[in-house]
Amino acid sequence: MLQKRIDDQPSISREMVREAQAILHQHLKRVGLKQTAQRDTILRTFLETRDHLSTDELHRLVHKQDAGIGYTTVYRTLKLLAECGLASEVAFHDGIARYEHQYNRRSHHHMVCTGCGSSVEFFSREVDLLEQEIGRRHNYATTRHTFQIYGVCEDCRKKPA
Amino acid sequence: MLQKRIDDQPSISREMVREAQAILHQHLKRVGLKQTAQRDTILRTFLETRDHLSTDELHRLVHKQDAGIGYTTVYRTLKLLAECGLASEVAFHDGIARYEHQYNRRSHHHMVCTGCGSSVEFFSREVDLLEQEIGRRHNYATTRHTFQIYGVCEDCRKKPA
DNA sequence: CTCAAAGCTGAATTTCATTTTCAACTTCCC
DNA sequence: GGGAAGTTGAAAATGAAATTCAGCTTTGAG
Repeated sequence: MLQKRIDDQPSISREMVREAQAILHQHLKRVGLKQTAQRDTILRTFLETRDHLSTDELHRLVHKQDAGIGYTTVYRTLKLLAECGLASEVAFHDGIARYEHQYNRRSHHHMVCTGCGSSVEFFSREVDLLEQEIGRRHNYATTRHTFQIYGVCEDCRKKPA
Repeated sequence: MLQKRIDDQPSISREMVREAQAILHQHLKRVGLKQTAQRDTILRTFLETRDHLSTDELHRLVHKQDAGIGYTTVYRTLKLLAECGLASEVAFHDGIARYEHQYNRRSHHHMVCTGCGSSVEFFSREVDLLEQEIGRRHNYATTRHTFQIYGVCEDCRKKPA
């Protein structure tokens, strides 16, 4: 599954990994949880990817690093990462929860091809402003939004129906 | 679950029901399916609601009209209605598929309270234009988009944490 | 450093919405 | 009217997400 991505960071530096780990550890301490080797491995593996990973996909990758880490732990750790802002859930509307890393990334959105499932990221300041404006108008304290565009990419349009 | 809705149509007239039924029947014929009493009952019940119904909720309502109609049929009919443009799926991100009627409704979006699940609809021409613009830029033939804002409504903010 | 309490782990199980199956029943069209 | 094509709904299957529980590990007090 292809994915074009316009990144703020060309790659994940050791420095970034360290910082992200610090954020996780701080969060763990704050809510009274413990840091473990598994959680660190999962975070590191997660940061090394550039995709929108499902729990299952991440589990497969983590499993290569340490075959002893189970699906359940990956599942739980992804929730933890989402809690402390290192990951965020992306709903692609195909029935599977996906996560992407959020560390140091600009607010962005996705356009998904309904043919092949590939996605393009795009940025739009307007959407962020709209969240604020609509929230103000209806007196909601907004926390986040989702915006996805669905369509058919160039390659899929060329293929025979 | 409260829901504020700014409607184009103050209520569902008999005329609208007839038209919607005609659309369904035409669609059925086109794809070689049959019209049945069940499908008509489900469509009528669906049109009479103003909510974002889950399959289960609609099934409960339909069941009152005709206790012989099962969950499966409601489920399948909702897909049919979505196919012919009478209904559309709304992903509120709570793990349940919801549908709303789409017949004669302006393009709109939802802001959902993460506290109580209530929602407000709003309109934004900008979002529609954005779909077109982004699609053009990345050479996608766009078909639709989803845009939801999540936040906490006034009432929920007043309640004790 | 030691040790118990508090947490964590992962395999297995449960949950729950959704989807499929299938035998009996309708609808459609000649 | 009658038979092919579709439909129905109870039940079973599916599959992702969530929970359980018996060990195992981390933490922090002493």
